[in-house]
Amino acid sequence: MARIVELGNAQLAECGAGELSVREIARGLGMVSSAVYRYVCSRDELLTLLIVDAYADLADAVDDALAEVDAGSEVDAGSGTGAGADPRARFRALATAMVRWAVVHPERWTLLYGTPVSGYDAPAESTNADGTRVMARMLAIAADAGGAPAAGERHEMHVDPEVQTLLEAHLVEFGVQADAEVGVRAVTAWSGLVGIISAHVFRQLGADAAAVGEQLLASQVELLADLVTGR
Amino acid sequence: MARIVELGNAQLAECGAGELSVREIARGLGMVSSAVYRYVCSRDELLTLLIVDAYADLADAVDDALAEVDAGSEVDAGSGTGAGADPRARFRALATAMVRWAVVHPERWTLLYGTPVSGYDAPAESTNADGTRVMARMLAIAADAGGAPAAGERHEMHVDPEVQTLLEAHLVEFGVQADAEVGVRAVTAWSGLVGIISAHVFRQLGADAAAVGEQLLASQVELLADLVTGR
DNA sequence: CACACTCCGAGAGCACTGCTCTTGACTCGC
DNA sequence: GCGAGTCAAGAGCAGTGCTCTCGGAGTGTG
Repeated sequence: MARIVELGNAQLAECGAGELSVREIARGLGMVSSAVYRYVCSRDELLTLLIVDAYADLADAVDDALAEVDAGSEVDAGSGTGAGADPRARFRALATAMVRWAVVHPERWTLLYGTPVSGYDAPAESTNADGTRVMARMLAIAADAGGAPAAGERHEMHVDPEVQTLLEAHLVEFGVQADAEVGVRAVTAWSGLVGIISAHVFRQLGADAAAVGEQLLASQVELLADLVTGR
Repeated sequence: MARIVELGNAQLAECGAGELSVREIARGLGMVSSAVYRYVCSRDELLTLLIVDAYADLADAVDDALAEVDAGSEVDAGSGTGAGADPRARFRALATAMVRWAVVHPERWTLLYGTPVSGYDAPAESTNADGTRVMARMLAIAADAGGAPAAGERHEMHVDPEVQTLLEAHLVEFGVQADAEVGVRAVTAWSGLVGIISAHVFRQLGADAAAVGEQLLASQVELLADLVTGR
């Protein structure tokens, strides 16, 4: 079972989700294809397994990065208050951890944030738990930063009332205290972050942009940090 | 030939790119599968055809929307200067046109900005021309807006020198006059726009978020407009 | 008119896929 | 010892992309 996921990830890394084949996995296991169906009842279920595995792996990487930056700020400041690093540094850590993970595991990133594979829709009930972990952490960062974003001078925002109630419901679901405006800024920054990483992984900005991708991403992350922290 | 693309789009609309089958298209044409290979030499080439078709269609839709908003501002202002609408309105028009197109043609959007299909990488030489049309228009909008973004009070930006030269080269390639900072803001807004639309089309924010997706997208577009116009 | 040449589609076939069903071997508890 | 349960093998079905050959149309040329 664990070996199936392991082989699946290996095959994912060198082919891509569309080429993932249970027969090939069976060959890797030294069995015939039908035997694999003892353990996983369809190719879609195998994909689901790999998806939750990838979600968990990504979330672990992000958690590690956040723990590290928090620990670092503790040492630097010597305060020992447990408040951790400032929101901008935390967002930067989260974002760069995601970028790094995506660059190391492009096919798994594709599996999570690319096209839902060929008519297969991920069963929300089994992927949501791990799939929302890192987004929840980002919401917390945004809530932490977004108290009162220098109200007077900023462009006023109109949040649709329906969106507002929905966002506020989700904010309490994730256990963060913030108003809807922080929520829409966080969601936008989240989608933007996924977007710039996908653009990089999928090389949608051209081959030469990919060459300097790391530096370009750094600048873009700063802009998104502006968005999250209320500029 | 044109019928092949037509049937391909139809099949795309109801199945998705992964399920696109030249045999099925042959059935729609009333021929046997091998006959299709007279006109298109592989499934990948068929995909490429559909991709450039989709790029052109999207770009046309955006062009129409921009022409309309410019014409509207002419009538309203009665100035007849030919300057068109202000950058924020133009960006809004571009973004909502993209959103609308993506919602109407989710599978084609997926083809363009989702996962590159299963080991197939789009041949840049044939897709670039149409693929960059709408991004070029957005760069022009950003350049138009981004003269001097109230320098004193804003967070200073560090653009990597390598990124700077590359961006500036691309800016002149697209015929817009702007510095690298405008470029990185535009690229970020572009990737962000693609990201929020993909999040919506792929329903990555959950089923209930999809229900109020249109209003949520409107708020997000405003935030990205801030980014493009230098807040 | 007859020949040749090109274009188009049919059909068979290869290697591959996901998936199902049946059959047989092995192990464990009673 | 002997059922019961677990596991894998093997055959097979329907589907895929793609290649090859062959046989009819149409068309131009001597």
